Amino acid sequence: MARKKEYSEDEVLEEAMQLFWKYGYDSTSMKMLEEVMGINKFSIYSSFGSKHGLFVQSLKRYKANTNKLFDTFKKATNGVEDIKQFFYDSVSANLKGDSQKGCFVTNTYNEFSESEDLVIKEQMIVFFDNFKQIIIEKLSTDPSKDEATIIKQANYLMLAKHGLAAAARVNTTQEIKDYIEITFKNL
Amino acid sequence: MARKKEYSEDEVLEEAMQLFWKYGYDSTSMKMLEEVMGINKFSIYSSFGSKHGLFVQSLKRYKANTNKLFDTFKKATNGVEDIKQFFYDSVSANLKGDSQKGCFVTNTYNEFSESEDLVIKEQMIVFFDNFKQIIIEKLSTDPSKDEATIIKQANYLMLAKHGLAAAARVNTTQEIKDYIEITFKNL
DNA sequence: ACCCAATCTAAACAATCGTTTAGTTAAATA
DNA sequence: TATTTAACTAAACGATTGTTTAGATTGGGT
Repeated sequence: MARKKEYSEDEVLEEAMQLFWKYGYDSTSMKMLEEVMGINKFSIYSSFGSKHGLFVQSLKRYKANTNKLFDTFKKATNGVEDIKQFFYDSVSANLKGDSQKGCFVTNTYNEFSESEDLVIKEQMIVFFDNFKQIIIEKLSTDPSKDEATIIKQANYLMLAKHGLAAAARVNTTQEIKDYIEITFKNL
Repeated sequence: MARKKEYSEDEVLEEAMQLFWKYGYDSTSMKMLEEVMGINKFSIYSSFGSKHGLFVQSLKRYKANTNKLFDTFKKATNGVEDIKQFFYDSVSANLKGDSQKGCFVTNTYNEFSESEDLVIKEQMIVFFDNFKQIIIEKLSTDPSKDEATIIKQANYLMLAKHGLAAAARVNTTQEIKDYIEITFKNL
């Protein structure tokens, strides 16, 4: 064996994720990453392969973090009310920390919408399909909704999530709360 | 006097706007702009000053184009129904052309949310404040709504517009239509 | 026909991008 | 303790970024 790493890959990845989350992929330079991660370019490449690889792993880390949220969301048994609660939980999770960075996945989704980066686009598709599937299941617990209604309302909520993500970047907590309340009045 | 320009500034600005609209500011390079505008870098700089200047003028052009939409929106007299109609009109306006580019202002808003570019941020603020003001006026024509309700609903619709803009980039016309219908269900 | 001034082409600018490479340092094993 | 091997520092890589400059070309006015 040989020399030990002087940093924790887990810790520096967290810092990288925070930076990507705030500024997006393009606007985050290797120089900035070096600073917040506290390690050299060489170390970044040896640990994560490339800037692109680091971004992908940051996305996966974010998704892993939100998986806890997802799990309690899935296990709940109050139908539509669970979705509403999940919206609230997402907001307060994303409001942690100093700045209002919104939702990392939605930010990435916006940045890469016209890109041809299939690796990242695939991640987006999986994430949103996952989310939509759960929403459909929750809506389906209401026997008064037929299939057509469920699909419409699911599409509605998917887009509402985009509005919510935009809100989380600029609006006040009260405004966000108002938005969620009205959103679910329409169901 | 001397030599004449071989291009129309109006026409090349239109092409630039379309490109910025599709790819955003950062991902659009001078090289790409040269190609779609059909003129040399030198000509771009002599006509528009800089890449940043060209972007700002593209934004202004977009806003000028949507001003027609805004005018009929303002002049209408059906309250909330006008807002709904404006949502529909915005979507079909942005669906013109080949690709789904969404709303140029919202795209820019997303890209620059963590930026310190005050020139562009100012443009965003003016645009959205303008929009919000009209929405408030429209909502105020309903005597059954009190002021608190109006503000809540205005905030709601502002964020709904963000969802709509996201939708315009990927969703089908039917999905967008469903979204708008549900959005206005209880207003 | 000449001259002036503005527009063109095309090359070069410095700065930054992400990435790689050479050389030094340090820790674990034998 | 000597050797080995991986992690470190730091410089340089070629490519591309937005921007500028030098020189050829064109057209209108005296």
